[in-house]
Amino acid sequence: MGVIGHIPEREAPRPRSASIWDVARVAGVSQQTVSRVINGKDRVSESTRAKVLQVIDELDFRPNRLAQALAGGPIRSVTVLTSDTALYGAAATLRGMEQAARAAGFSVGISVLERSLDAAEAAVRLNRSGQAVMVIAFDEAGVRTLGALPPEIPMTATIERPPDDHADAAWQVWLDDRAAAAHATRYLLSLGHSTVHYVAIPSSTSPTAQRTLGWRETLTDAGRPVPEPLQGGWSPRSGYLAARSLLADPTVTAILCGNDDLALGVMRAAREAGRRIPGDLSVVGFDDSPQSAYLNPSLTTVRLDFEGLGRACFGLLRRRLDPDGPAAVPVWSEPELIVRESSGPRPPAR
Amino acid sequence: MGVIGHIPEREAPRPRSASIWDVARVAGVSQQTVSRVINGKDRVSESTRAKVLQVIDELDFRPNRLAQALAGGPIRSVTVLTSDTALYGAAATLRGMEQAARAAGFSVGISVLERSLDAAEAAVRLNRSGQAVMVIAFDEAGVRTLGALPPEIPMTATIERPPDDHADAAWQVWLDDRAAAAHATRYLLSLGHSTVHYVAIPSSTSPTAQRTLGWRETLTDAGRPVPEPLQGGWSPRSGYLAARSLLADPTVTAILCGNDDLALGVMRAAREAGRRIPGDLSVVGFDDSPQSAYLNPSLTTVRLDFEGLGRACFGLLRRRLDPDGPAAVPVWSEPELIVRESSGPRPPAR
DNA sequence: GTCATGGGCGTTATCGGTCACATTCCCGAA
DNA sequence: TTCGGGAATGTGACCGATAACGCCCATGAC
Repeated sequence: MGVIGHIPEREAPRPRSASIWDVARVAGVSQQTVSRVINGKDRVSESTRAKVLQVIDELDFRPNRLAQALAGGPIRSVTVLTSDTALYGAAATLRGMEQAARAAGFSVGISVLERSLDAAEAAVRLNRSGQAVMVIAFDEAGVRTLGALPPEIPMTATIERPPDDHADAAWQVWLDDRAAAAHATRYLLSLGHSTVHYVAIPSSTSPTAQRTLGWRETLTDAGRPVPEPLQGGWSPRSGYLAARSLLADPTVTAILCGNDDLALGVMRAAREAGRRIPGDLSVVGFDDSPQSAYLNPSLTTVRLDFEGLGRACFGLLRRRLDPDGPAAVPVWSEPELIVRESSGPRPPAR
Repeated sequence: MGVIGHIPEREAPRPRSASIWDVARVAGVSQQTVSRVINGKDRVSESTRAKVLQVIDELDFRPNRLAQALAGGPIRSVTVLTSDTALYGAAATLRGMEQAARAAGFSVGISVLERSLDAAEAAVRLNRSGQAVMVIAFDEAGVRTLGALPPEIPMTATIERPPDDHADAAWQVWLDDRAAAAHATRYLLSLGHSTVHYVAIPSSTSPTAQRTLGWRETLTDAGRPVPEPLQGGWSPRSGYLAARSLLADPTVTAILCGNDDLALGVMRAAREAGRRIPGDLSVVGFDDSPQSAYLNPSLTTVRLDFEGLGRACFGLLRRRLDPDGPAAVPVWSEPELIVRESSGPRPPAR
């Protein structure tokens, strides 16, 4: 006692960066006006705006995303729900999404869907924290997530197969897998193969998976026998395993694969079975991964514009979040067959 | 006029999920007490805690991350800074990070470092929004980012090369690339090759890149000539280009590559040059990507535990954020040479 | 019996914004 | 001259949490 004005040892407050209030004070306006300038929604006089912008620059101010979101501002962050970032298709799609989102000033989160994880839980994790969502729903986990997502949460998705329900379609994008598979199948038939076998990726919407469908239709239309498609996984290993049983049949001369990794496994199995590619067997992949051109033999495959798809998905999301915003028309290129070494004419019957 | 009580057409307030206040009201306590229960820091009587927990469960309440962060709560989100999610090493590391982070209840963001993007800017994007950071600094962009990151922002990193400065090392993890490269080189020498050529990945810290170093040391120690390492990129294509010049020299019988994609390109170039693998030329890769076992020939490579590294990096981050927290000792496995078909004895001199 | 101690819990400020609703100013029309 | 009305700007509540602080009460030592 008697000691007046004792100053407690208090840590120096960590240096906080400028807030909207600092800007307002320095510029001699209210924080609301600063907010107006930032968001550009309301009208502010030209002179005030200039002044505020100048101070913002001087103070190196940038609005705190958290506070904005908390206060109910416009959504500026997306979480991508995907199941496996190691797969080429998903990785490339993610890259396209991230690229577009960042360009638009969005921050992007990522959350991996695991088998063990209830899809609904994934949605809940988003935690109403003012986040939008993009789902990469090429596989079953993705599709299930799509179904479990509460309708009020703003979302778009990349999917494998066009939805039956037209209403949903508005917020989903897809590549024309069906036409692509049909194209690849026709190509193989044109080489003289009597039919084409198919090693499928796990289908998100079997048995009507688009790639399977395109393949089947083409064979049917051409009056060829339609062999039972083999169910593969995503990895080279599963392609390898699937092909081993398939190759027991010597009449198999052409195999279409659901992705390039499967094709890689198939080609290895073929080698081990003593089949030469493309001499005895033609193999066609799907996706045109970066490696496919350098494989031995290099892989004939269907190039898909996953990055473009990802960008488009984000474009759609923006429109959903802000219908009046700039209507950037999402553009992505059509699937394209890239012919390389792994496919060739049907071997002469012996 | 005369119209009293006109009720404006107002949208139904969007259904908000329970807040800490709702819980408090129902449980008959103050929100601060609820906060205490959530965070478990302060003491609350057992009966009160039970009551609150019950209400939390009933109302399906979960704390709003945004609000927590804004209010200065503990950090519960990380942003991963990486340069290319399509590369196997980075993708696998990211997966490990995401996995560990999610298990710990953290949300994970991702931000891709692009060439055009100033690394410092990347840091600023984090925007003091209560985010921690993990940097995947295998390449130059990553290392530059590391340097540009303000010291006050909590961060850990996976790096290629142990830092000179011991102080920094505390928050960084790395694989023993040097020993791994040495091992692979020794292996090739043991097969009888007179020396080993090296196609390098872009080095984040050349000329002392660890893989290069391990390779060079081994050759020097063995008294073998040390050829000039070839600078490659990350892609199969760059391996292909690098190898084309290298293969002009017929004395080259063993090539070590900085990653599996480079090796893929090298193998193709070798084929085109009429060199048989492993008959005329041995090729060893790095990383053990999922494809490497299925290539033709399958690739001898060094398996690196990127996922474990990613998990360890997150473990380190947690300790940095909360030194008193559970000290999970990060564990990841040592590099391991996987011998496959692409390497063999030195061809007899002709 | 008094007082120091510490556990349990409520009150209030604060984080950095946004939104709905005033308020002020200025101009033209009645 | 007065009043309506739109443009420009300010005010206060609020978003959903955490942190500092203070109050109340039970306990035990002197």
